[in-house]
Amino acid sequence: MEPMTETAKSYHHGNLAAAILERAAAIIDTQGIEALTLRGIARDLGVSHGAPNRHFLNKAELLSALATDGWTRALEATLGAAEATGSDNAHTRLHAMGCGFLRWALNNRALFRTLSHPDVNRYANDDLREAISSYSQAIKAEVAATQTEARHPSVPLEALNLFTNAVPMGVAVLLINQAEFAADHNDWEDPARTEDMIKQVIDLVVPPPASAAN
Amino acid sequence: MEPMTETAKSYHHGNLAAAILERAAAIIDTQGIEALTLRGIARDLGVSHGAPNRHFLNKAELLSALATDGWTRALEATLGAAEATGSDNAHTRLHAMGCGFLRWALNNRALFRTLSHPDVNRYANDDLREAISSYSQAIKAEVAATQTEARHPSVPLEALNLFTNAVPMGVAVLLINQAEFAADHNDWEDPARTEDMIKQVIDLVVPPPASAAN
DNA sequence: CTACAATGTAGACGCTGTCAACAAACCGCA
DNA sequence: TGCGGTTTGTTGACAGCGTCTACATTGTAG
Repeated sequence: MEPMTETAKSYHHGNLAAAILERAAAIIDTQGIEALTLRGIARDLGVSHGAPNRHFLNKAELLSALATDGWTRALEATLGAAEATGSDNAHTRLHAMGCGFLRWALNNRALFRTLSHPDVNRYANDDLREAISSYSQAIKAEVAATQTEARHPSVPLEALNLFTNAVPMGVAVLLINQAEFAADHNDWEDPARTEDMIKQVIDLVVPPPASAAN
Repeated sequence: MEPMTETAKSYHHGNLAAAILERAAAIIDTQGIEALTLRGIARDLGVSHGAPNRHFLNKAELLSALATDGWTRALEATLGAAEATGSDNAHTRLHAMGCGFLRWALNNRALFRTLSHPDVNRYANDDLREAISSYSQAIKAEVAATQTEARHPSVPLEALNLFTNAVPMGVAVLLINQAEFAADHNDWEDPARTEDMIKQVIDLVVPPPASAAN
């Protein structure tokens, strides 16, 4: 909201591109993507209305950059959760990944909203397409690994992969965009309760081998 | 695109509200929600730019009306699929409902895009909220019925319901908005292949009792 | 030190949603 | 039939938006 907090205002901002991305995420978080305007961001950052165009050719490019960041971080969080198990059991890993993705989405609503937004994907630039591709390939490899370890062996991999990706995606969409479906889950404040729910849902996707922790 | 096709143009359009909704759906279908403008619709229908405001207070109201229509039709398609089984087995019904919803979403992309759009839900009016509530209550009752028939009896109903709703929702989001996740499913044209995939995925959510038809 | 590139500014354009004032057509009622 | 009020559509205005162009300032490589 403030023009700048730390350094005194000079002609050059210093790192306007990063500031724009940060401010954009904050606006999407509190007011939604529809409320995002380049001029509004410029005002908030105390620069002229044309300044953002020096860093992003147009609004679609800004949203693509934001979504690219989102997929990259989502993949980090998801694979990070798999590594954190310290296990090489494919079921254990994939279970942790489902929980990890969902946890990340619920804690990074602005980025998730952007990355799941229909119009953002419609105008995706090459960077974004590549980030999506990296994500989906990484997940698919892990899904395939569970199948070779006897998870629904007779189901086509394509269908199993779609199912596996659909659950965290669908849950996040329902919880973040359609509050109605979280009506009974009225303890949003209680992180332990949220964590329980995440685990219960992901258990239905990837039954953990021996009710392992996390 | 044409001003009017049947009746010659007169001062009063006759049924402008319905024409606006229809045209809006067509635009969303081909160009996405972002490309939807009240003035553009008015131009396409051959009326003045202010005419739509007589029927919808603002753009958000138009989108709410469209989304309300979407949820209502989605519920009809979903429950209709359950009835069409002619069975009273809860598993059979819920399986058909999952397929029915997904089939509807893939065949009515404009309405699905609208009903799943974050900003549409943010500015939902009372009608829309009620339609969403009706939908979610109806589904939840069916989910509860499967649980009393031994579907994941030890899982909290809330989590089971979220999981069950998340799959068709997530699949539709992935297939409609993120073409990447349908990369290998390159036979979009072939409806039989699509139908197979729907069934394979829903089988993973509600195992049909004895591989029933439909 | 000086040219050049990068970055920010200022103004303009056409587009948008929305509002208010006005006009035409429909409808109930005599 | 004629008439008054309501509904529906038109027109013009306004501010805000994204984007473009010309210009100003700053950092930097030579």
